[in-house]
Amino acid sequence: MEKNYFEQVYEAVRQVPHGRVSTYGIIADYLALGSARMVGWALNHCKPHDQVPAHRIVNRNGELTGRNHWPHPDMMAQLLESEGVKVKNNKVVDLEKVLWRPV
DNA sequence: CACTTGACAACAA
DNA sequence: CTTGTTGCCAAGT
Repeated sequence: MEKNYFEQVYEAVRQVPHGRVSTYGIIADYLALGSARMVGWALNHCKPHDQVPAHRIVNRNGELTGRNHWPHPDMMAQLLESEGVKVKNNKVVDLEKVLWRPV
């Protein structure tokens, strides 16, 4: 069963452990299917039904670029902090400490 | 089929 | 900080 690109991205994103974050480039590299744009594009289509921790996906600099697309812009940062990921000025603090990569 | 858009990455200036 | 370029590839128009 070949899944849509969204679902492939979702699977990769779901592998990000709690309290960690990942980047579009990492997800794209993990999938080895497309590019970082595809990840953002897929996450843009993500719905609550998909149960995808999109708040754990930040750009390469650790900035919460996607928060503008959330129901409430502060929700993304709030969720991250709730998981132990500190966010400051729309960026992840200690990014390298929480940055997760596929094994 | 052609063109545009997009939650990007990476680099240059 | 901004602006520009190139690469990437699916979906929408």
